[in-house]
Amino acid sequence: MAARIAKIAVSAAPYWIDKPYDYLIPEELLETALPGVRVLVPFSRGNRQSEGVILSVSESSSFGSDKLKPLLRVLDDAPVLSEQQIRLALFMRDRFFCTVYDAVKAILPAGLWFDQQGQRRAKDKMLPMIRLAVSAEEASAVIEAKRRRAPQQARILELLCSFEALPLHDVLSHADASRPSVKALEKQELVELYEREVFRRPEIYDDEKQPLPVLNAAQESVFQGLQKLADGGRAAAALLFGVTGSGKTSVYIHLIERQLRQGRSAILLVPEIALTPQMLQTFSSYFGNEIAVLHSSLSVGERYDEWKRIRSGKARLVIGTRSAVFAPVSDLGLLIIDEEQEESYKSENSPRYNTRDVAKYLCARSNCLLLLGSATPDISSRYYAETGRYSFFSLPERYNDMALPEVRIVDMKRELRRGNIGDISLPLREELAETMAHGEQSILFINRRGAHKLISCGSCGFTYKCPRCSVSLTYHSSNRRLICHYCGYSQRVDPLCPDCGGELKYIGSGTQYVVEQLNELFPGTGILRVDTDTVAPLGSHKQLFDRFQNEKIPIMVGTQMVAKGLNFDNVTLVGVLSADQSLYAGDYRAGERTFSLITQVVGRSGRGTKPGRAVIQTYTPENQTIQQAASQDYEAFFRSEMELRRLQNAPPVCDLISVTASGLVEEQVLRTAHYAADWLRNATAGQDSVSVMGPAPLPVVKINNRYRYRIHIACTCDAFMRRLVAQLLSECSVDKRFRGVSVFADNDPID
DNA sequence: AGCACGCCGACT
DNA sequence: GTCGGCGTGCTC
Repeated sequence: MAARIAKIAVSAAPYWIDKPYDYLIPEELLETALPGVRVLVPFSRGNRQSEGVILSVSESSSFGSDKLKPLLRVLDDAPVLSEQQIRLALFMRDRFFCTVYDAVKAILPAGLWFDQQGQRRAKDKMLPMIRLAVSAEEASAVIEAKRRRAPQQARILELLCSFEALPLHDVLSHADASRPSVKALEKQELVELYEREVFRRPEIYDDEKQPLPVLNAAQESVFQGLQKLADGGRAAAALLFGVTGSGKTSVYIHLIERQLRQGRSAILLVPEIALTPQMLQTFSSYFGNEIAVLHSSLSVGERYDEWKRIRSGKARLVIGTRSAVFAPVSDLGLLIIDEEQEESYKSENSPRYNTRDVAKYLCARSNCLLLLGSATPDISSRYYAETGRYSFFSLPERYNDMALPEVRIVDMKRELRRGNIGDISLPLREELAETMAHGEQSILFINRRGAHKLISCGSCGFTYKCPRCSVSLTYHSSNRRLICHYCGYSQRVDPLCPDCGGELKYIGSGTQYVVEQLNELFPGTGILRVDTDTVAPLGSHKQLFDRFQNEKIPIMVGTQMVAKGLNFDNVTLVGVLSADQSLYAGDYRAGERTFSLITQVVGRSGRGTKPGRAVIQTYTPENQTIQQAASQDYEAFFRSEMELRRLQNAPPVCDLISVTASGLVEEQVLRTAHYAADWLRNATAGQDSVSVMGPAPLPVVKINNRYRYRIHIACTCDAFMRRLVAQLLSECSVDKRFRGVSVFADNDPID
């Protein structure tokens, strides 16, 4: 008898009733209704239409086959999911507490949906741009002539003289000009309009590939070791520890090249911030057209095109951010996660997957090597390398024997006692002066979350709060409005304090304030500010960084953005203004985050031929993490952090699962959370290895009017625990006492 | 009787 | 989550 029943993951099924549903395959669809195709099915009492995906096809149903409904329509000509991807979706449901269909949506590119349902295909993300059509000299020559009769045109030209090319939209708003003046300039052939892809693919040098980079002895031996694992034909995982500048990338390139030559595919995952055009340029010079790039800034169409190139086998090296782990490669031979400790590898919304777990699953399935690379590995990864779960390789030396920067820790308490209440300590001030005297450059890093502008009342202290979230509103100069960082709520600023009628003060952002102090200390010195305010009008930091490099601006001040990945030859001094900021807040990962951040910042110094120096300012100079970061001693940090984790019973000593309740009524949310905690304590009573903590409010308790309370479970996240949590989620959703409160779980959450 | 509203519960 | 079923209770 022919197969007639399809097991289908249905989109309309919420988590607690999600399971494969059986549907009859009508005679005329027998040919096309195959595993991996999406279908339309009737669901629930009203038989409303729902999308679904066929997981398998069989001849019998354990459900009464007389009660089966027939599926309505097949949406794909051919399967969009491979057998392996179907298994991956099922794995994700079990591991990440999401529905199978949620997992499918994460696995498939968004473009697939737009395309198939005959809706409007997402347009390519082209950005209207404007640039000078003449040289800057010629342009500046006409500015003065235009100043009186065409001031808008003059301002536009002025802007373009210093920036060469800019998004049209930003030029209009910044020069306070209108479109006709641009048209006029265009007609005079002074400027030209064109379009640019927001995220450019690198130039492809297809026929002139570079020879592979030459490996030094240390790199060669690491490469040989890893290559042996990759060739072993068995699933393997390895951690490659390599300080910044030790040349991990060259090892990656050699490993990838081997896989491609053997006809297999490779995936290289990088954190969002690391996927720069320069980085892609490097890889394309070795692998040319064989690269496909997957990145969240690609338009839906571009992503879809890259997805198709991968699936057809035209591109066998995938470079991308976390979702690129789902790239439909065939015959995966190597999966690399670079800077594997980065938190951007964890998805924050459903499915709350952890890229590393998905990668492990895939590598286990395709018997290939998973390579985790980092200068400051995740404590858990380093621990697994120690216990033998991962092989361990290291590249301890900086390439070309560049010396690590000389680091000075400055006690800010002492600075206070000396009467220095500013953000720049005396030692840092001296170092800055000396650096400038040598014609070299400095980067100052502000480790401050929410380095945004606030507004408060000078007389009563009133501040604007978001009506929907438990946070203050921040001021954005671009549109002169107050905006909530979490829900997007925005409002106008009142002329006077709405509470007492007093005068409202603008509390400058951290960066702005620091720049002011620097201006007082070093009058007339060029200072470049890099934060959301200065970057937003340009669209990316690249232009600011280019100016910093080309114009040799003495000091750059910035937030997180300046911390990662960029090399400036002439930078010999790096200052961390507030090393403590991230240390005493947040979850058990705070120390790890701080260590990684400081290490990265310090690594910015002395990338060229000149030796570098770093100054770390802190109120707790005795703090071990800060001292270890200062001496770039990862191993010492790992040892002491492990001791701490053992004491705290935190990962990797155990696993962590969180259960979060959220809803509009705080009391209901709290009641649900307490019920869940009690339920869990009850269900795991007598198991010493499980401890249930909380409920506790999240750091920001209310977002978009929804209150959020969380329970943490320290346990071994085995099948038993996962089943228990799944059961709890169903229980809370079904229980009418908890109506209006939603509950979800997260395996290995980050706060 | 006729219908608006709210709660319940099932989903192949 | 979503929708139909069915009870309650109000109105003509």
